[in-house]
Amino acid sequence: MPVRRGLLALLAEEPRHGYQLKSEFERRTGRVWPLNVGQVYTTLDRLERDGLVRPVRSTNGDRNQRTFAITQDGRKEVDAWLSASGSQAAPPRDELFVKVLLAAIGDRKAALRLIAAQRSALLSQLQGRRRAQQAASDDLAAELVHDALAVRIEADLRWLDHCEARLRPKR
Amino acid sequence: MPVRRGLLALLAEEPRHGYQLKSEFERRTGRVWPLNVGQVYTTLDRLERDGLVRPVRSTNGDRNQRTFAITQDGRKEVDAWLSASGSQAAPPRDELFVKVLLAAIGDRKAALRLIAAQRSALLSQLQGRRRAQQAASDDLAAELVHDALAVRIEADLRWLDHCEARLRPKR
DNA sequence: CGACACATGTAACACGTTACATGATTTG
DNA sequence: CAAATCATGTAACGTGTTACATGTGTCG
Repeated sequence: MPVRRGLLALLAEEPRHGYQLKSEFERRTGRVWPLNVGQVYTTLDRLERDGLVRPVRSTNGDRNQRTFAITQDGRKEVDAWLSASGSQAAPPRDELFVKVLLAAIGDRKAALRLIAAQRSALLSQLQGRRRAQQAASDDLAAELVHDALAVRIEADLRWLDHCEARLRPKR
Repeated sequence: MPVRRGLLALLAEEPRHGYQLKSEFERRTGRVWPLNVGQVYTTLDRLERDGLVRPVRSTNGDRNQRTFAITQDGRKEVDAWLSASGSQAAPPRDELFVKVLLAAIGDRKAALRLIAAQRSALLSQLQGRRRAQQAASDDLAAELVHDALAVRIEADLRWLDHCEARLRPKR
């Protein structure tokens, strides 16, 4: 529930209203994670239902803004989330993993073909990524996001190499 | 929708019934992805609704097994999925990324603290991972899964290093 | 004025997840 | 026989996603 918690983390900084949350969230995620505003409002409703945020009178004249502030419970949640380990040994519920694994334990030849195809796809993605990265060299958020993606693609490539080596007949 | 597609991929190999799908899926994912059987049946219903699978008479006496086979449309879907690029430039909708990014663009000091904490958590995860990996050295699936997780953790660590370097004041 | 950003919301849906209920078959 | 495995299903929920509707304020 990265959206829900992300919004809560933003509210831990200061009270905000829905539209602000959307803008801020998108700004900080380098504009690669467009958020439908509607989702923000429903998420806010759920957070309020769970007692993690509460509506407050907007300080400067409530035109038609519903401003929300985090509660104590909410702050506890955020702290717990932030100090929790990244994915805490959570297995990779990931498309690439499922694809390769299901094939690998089934038909080895098909698996090797699949791995080759995925590798070339990832390589071309990586190149496109590098170009986009240079273009956005003035935006810290975008830069970090692009780098995260690049690093992850490289990891996937390494994993594919390992799988291939492990599946090769000669052994 | 990795489960849905995973099950469909298994049916692309040969017709199976629900319980078989569950067992096979878990076996091939190294038993790190326990699947509630109920989910398999609801997923099968949705696949049937979408015309990607169809029920068939189980060849050897239908005791009370509902066997499903993949349809032509289903096969098309699987092929498209398997040949699609891993995450096709999809931005990382990931807990760690959200955590670090939201903090990084906000409070740099807090972000640096967060990064340090996450790094040590990931490092200890990595060590536990290595131990578990040796234990399961006879199970190909488990081995590949564990390796995937290790590689991914290393990638996250590298990304954290990069973020830290980028956020450090002296520059 | 018209377009665009700001601002709020509703409705519907897809997936994944868990809990729960039920029965047949095998095996110690 | 009792317990475990095999086998099928229902109900309910949470989150994320999209589409759609509505209205205000601002700026060229």
